[in-house]
Amino acid sequence: MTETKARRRAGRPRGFDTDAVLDKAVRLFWQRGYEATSMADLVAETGVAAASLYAAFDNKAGLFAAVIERYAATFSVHLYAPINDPALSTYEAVEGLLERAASSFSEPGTPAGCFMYSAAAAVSPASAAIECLLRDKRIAAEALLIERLQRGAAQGELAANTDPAVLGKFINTVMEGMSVQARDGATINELLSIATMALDRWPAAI
Amino acid sequence: MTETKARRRAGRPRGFDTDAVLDKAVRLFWQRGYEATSMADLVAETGVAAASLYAAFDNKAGLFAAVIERYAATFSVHLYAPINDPALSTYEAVEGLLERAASSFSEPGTPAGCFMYSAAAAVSPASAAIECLLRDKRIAAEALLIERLQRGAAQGELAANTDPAVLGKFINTVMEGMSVQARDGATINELLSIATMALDRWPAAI
DNA sequence: CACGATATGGAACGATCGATAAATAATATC
DNA sequence: GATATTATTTATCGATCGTTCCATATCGTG
Repeated sequence: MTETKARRRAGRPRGFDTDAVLDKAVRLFWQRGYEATSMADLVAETGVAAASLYAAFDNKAGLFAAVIERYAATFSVHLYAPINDPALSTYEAVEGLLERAASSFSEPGTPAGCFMYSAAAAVSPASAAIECLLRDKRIAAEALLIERLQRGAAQGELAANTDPAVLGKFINTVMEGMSVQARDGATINELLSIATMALDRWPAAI
Repeated sequence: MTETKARRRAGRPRGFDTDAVLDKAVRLFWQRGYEATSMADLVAETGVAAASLYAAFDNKAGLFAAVIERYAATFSVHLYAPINDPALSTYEAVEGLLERAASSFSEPGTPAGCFMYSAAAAVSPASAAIECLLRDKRIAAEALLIERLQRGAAQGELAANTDPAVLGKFINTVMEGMSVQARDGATINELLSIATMALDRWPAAI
């Protein structure tokens, strides 16, 4: 996250706010996916001319990469906050994660489900690199969850016979499924009841 | 499923096997999704000229609709067989369903995951009808699962405080998540351990 | 104020998209 | 075998795809 100040030489200043443009691009890619979102769509939605978008992000793939980071910095950070909260027990952390998934995946103001899961579910071979970008994010997020569970296991918060890697994969799988459910119109209450059932029979110690 | 024999009038016979063409089209749409699969791709893969495909299926959407039915008649039927097997207990039926999901989603000879979940996860507004076709299939499959659970509940196979609708949505959510996991490279053993953990939540009577 | 540097708006690029027209080939029926 | 009907081949359609060129606009610096 260290960013060299990029000492400006001169020239006309950028006429649009990068983050504001990315926010609008996030919505488009989130809703329609990578392939079904055209540069013309992005120009229409953001009000920024194509040449300016290319000057700022190189190409469509570069714009999408910036969109991924923007989504991660805004939505994902909030979703995964309980995992990084040292005040929460392991169970509370996972409970908070699933509750936030239920609410954010069904949030009326944004497209349903999770951007990371649906924005590039299936793409052409030419866009394989795009699919890989999101896959890496998904795998990294899962690894973060598993690490949290491993810390909990090390502190005796899980039953001795519990494999944190399997439990983490299970929790992550439920979240991914909840995203599909939300896309298909599941309400927040339905998602919460799914989360509750996943948390049922939590392998607590003792 | 009733099909009028479509009494042929005359004319040159079709030069290709419809099901064979659909099988190849299934693979393409399964792997790349609806938007990222072009008619040129389909022509190259099937060896059938574009005009012939249009004569047989009207347009790309019509071909995709036929592909959905072909997938349902081949892969989905096998996946959901345990649900319709009267010899199995409710638990065994769900267990069989998840086991088949684990193996078929990671089957080396086919694209990873489930066609129904990933072939049109996010599409353009112009293709909204396509997305709806698959969503209806997903919802119908979930309803089928819930009906099976309701029958089990009626026969006392579930704990009295269990809501079959919630349990069915949970099982279905895990399956949808398993599809994403398979897409991201999960092995059959990893998927099976996820399924096992989901079944650990099983609300048996007594 | 002049100059270099960067951003913008508008027009346009070649490629590919889904889809079709027209001519020809191959069958069933009479 | 003549005719009606359907399928195939080939070429091509207008629209849209991602991308770029070019002239102009607007800044920091000398």
